[in-house]
Amino acid sequence: MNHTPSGTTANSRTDFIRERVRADLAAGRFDGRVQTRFPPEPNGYLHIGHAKAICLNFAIAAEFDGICKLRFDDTNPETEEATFVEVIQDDIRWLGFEPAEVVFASDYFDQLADWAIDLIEAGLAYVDDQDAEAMSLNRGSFTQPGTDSPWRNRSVEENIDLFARMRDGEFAEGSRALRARIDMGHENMQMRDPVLYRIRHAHHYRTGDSWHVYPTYDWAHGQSDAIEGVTHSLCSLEFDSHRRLYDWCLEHLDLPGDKPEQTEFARLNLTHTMTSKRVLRTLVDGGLVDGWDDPRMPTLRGLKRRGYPPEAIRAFCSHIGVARVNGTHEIELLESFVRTHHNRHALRRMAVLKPLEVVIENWPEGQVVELDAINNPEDDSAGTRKVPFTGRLFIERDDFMIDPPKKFFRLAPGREVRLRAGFYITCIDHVTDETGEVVQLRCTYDPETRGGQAPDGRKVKATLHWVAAEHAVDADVILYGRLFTDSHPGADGTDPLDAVNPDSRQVLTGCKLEPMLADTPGGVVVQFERLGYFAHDLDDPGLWHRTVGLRDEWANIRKRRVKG
RNA sequence: UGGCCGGUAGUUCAAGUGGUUAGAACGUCGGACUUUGACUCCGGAUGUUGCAGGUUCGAGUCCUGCCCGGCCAGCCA
Repeated sequence: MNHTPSGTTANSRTDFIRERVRADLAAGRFDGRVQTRFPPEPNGYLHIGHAKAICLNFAIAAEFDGICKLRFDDTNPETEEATFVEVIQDDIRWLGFEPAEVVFASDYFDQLADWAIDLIEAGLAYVDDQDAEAMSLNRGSFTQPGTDSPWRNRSVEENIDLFARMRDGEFAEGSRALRARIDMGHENMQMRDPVLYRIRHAHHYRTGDSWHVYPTYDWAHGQSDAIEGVTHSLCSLEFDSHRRLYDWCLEHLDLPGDKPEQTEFARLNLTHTMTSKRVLRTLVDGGLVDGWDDPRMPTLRGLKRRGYPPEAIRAFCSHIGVARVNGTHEIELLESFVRTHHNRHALRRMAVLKPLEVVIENWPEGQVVELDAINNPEDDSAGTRKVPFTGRLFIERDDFMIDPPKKFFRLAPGREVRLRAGFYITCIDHVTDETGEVVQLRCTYDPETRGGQAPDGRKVKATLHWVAAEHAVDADVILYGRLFTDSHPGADGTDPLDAVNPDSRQVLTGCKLEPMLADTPGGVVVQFERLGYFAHDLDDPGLWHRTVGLRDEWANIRKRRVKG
């Protein structure tokens, strides 16, 4: 398996964006500079989809010796909050990126308004007294050209005066708007005199009450890019039709230096996942998850609590690359990167999730042996640890069957297996309760097999994980399944919320952990041997989250058997 | 219905200006190894490159037509 993208340097890695950057550089554009930006609106939490954009923008800048700034696109006072400014910065740093600078579109409000006046003076913008409904009606349709507003030919003086009074808060919200004067018959709807400023008597989290007009995205974005010296403005596919307007705005302003260049790419979609803010908010508000940082959420905070390492997210984003086609990546691919990272870094520990008691009949009464166990076979420097072994242990319920089918080579009556880092044991009897369920195993051990090897060279087919009963630490462990049962929730036109998996989490109580795990700090991810990677909860020391399971051949065998 | 952008294994991406049997990853199947049924290693399978024509010695790459998908008619971004 090769998770390293084929080439990570600017010269070898190729996609249409990097090719364009290289071409621009070769043509001497932008004085050889490369500058990108990540422009979130501070109105919600970042999710895995944003991670792709973040990685792309920062990676391009880094590969071409450029810089990438974080810009808050805070032009809509009604939806934005200061708290998100903090949260978003934290998440970006957690992902592993440090913006060259943190800037705000709202810092450019004065400049943007000045430019709007320039446009008015050039006869390229006007104040329209139509309301939103009338404007919409007059915009025409895909096949019908729009009709000019009755206010389209006001004098420059009147427009200047009206716009000034809009800024002063003289007019009601929605009663007027400043529009670009382009072409109401344009084949591109974005060019049919788009709104540049709308009246909002709203409190802005940064500029307070000093503004009564706010620029639209189209008026703010390109100019913000230009002000900052952005060279390559990367955005998602749906802005494709806005590119002509982006260029139009910049072409009609007196800008120093080269105009930034907008390039669109496909946003990230994942199977069994939704990245729509509306859907995620509904999940949170409806109590279907525990909040924005629920480990089932595709938010960066959710993934963090779940135990997804930022390195894996970055490797994933780099691997999937960029395209101009909207597609949906399999979540298994992301999980594979998570496993690859943890396999190399996570310490191995033993934990029994569904305990079954084992009594070693020939174990010396009261004896405790401290065994040496390897911390990480992938990393010798991780060393070893001591694990206590006694005559009463817990093993996994699933590791024993009274009547084992073919290909089940764990413990069964009369069978011998190895306990990891411990001894060979043989099951000589089992105790069942009145319902027939196995409640205890009686076994013997071979003292000669300490450490896990038999001097006579005999082999066992299985190695089981275990925990000494008296030394075990109790904990709750949460197993997570897909948040949505459907691989493409809502794709068939149904409500994605209908596809929410009612069994997306399974809380296991009374799990038995090896004693060392009690001292693990929150947030740390370890491998519970033979089970998967598990993240210690950030706040609750008695709680673990399954990040992702190990690949499980036995599960595949069972699945195949069920199927047929 | 108009415009724009797309269509390459199950999935996501590769295939310098047209040039041998269209590659890789994940998934899947088989094998080796193994004190994790993990990891690692080896190997197999899956493609009418959306369809139909055309240009050419030669087309996934160029041309034409058609089909399918996405986006666009917020004073959201």
